[in-house]
Amino acid sequence: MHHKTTALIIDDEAQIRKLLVFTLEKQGYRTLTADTGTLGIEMTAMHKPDIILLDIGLPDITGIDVLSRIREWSQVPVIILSVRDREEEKVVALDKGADDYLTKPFGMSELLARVRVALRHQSQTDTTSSILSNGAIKLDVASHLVTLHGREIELTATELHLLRIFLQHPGKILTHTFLLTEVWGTAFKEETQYLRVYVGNLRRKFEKDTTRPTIFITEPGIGYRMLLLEEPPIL
Amino acid sequence: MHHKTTALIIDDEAQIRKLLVFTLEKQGYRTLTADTGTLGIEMTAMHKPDIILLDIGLPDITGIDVLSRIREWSQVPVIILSVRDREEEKVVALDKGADDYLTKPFGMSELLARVRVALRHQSQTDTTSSILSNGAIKLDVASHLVTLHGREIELTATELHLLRIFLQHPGKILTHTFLLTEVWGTAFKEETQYLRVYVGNLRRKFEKDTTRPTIFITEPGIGYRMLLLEEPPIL
DNA sequence: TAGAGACGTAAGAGGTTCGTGAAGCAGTGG
DNA sequence: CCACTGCTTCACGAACCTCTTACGTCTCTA
Repeated sequence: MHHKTTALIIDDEAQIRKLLVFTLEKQGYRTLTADTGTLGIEMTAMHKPDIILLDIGLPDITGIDVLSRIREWSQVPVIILSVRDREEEKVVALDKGADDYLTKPFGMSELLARVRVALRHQSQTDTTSSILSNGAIKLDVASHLVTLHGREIELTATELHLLRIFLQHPGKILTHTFLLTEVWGTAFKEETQYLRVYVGNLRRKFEKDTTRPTIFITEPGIGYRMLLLEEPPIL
Repeated sequence: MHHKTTALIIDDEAQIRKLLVFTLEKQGYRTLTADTGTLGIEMTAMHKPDIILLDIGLPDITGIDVLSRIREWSQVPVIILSVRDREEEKVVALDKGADDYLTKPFGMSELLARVRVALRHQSQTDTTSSILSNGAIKLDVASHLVTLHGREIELTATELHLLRIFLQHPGKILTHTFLLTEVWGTAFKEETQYLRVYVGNLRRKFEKDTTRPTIFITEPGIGYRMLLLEEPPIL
């Protein structure tokens, strides 16, 4: 993957947006901005930012609603920004899934520190170590490079995503619903046909005999499982 | 198996400690207290609390030092409490591994909300897959894997579902109606023949001698029962 | 010991789920 | 505008599971 860490700023005040964009980009983050809640939700779905800075007072829908909508399908860290210092509002926001809550005016260095904390939590949650492997199959997450016995395998974006999910849970049975929500999003959790096609693709590229799979096992009525594989002999 | 969530309060002011203990215990947390940094570090090692509330101004060593020492070996969530609102100090604390930073005076409901946020992060990090077990039979609910004496047993979706119900009520007599309702739904509560077939399947896969079952016992006219089994010897 | 009711087991029909090849469709770059 | 790639959708045979039926066994009671 290595793209820059991307921050989405959802705030209706142009001044604040500018300040945040300037500050974050100076630190090397990529930034996206949205001036309404609806747009913010769309951009979250579209661009999958690594962190969201969300103003609670928006023109169309409240920041809390934006947060709730996003939390239906994403665990991206969200830091709430607010002009009001109302404790009750803080509690609601934090319990709705916000990761932090900052009251304006706040210092930029504190904001950056809290962004780092949120991203740190996230990276602990993601098992995003730079190389995932299971036996002879290795995936370098940063460079998108996949190898089988050291030979490179060409994968499309979706195949790669699916493989990554399997590699993050080696040996475990992953349900249809789980795989579909992880790779395609919660709206696709019924589309088991996608899995048939893409697990098929992975088998075609990794299995010796696709008719009798030894890596990607079907668990009928439940889901699929990537077996724990032997480490290849070190030559 | 569920022990209460334990909070360790490291603060030298008795008043604050009392207030925090009172508030947290009212919410159902277990609390521990330490009035010096050194003691706090010891208690962290000894009692492995689930979260730490750490005052930054301590008599012996600074809260930052306490944090650094703890972070050498533990990822327990730490929320810093401080009387000072110095931004620079916040940044240092957060970058040293603190999960949040609250400036006194703060509201108790905000504190509790931030404790919940910290614990939520932690529970996402832990990959504690819940395991149901009875003797040598183990079911990892998340990964749907079943083992008997460590060897994996292949189960169909229905068999798995039925086994889960048994494991959730070990040793208890479960009526036909109850089992049928749980696994097949209330519309099937008369279909006791299903149970004969599927309990038979489980016996075939788990019992040594299916003609004299020692695990899945028939309670004639009532239902079935999964006996409490001996823990397997630790080798 | 006979009979009735409940239970266990085997086997097959039927239906659901799977795998796979191929056809639409959308986006990209020449 | 066309060729190319990859995602989605469709169609159909194969594989598998669930449900059903049939029948034998066990247990309790008279």
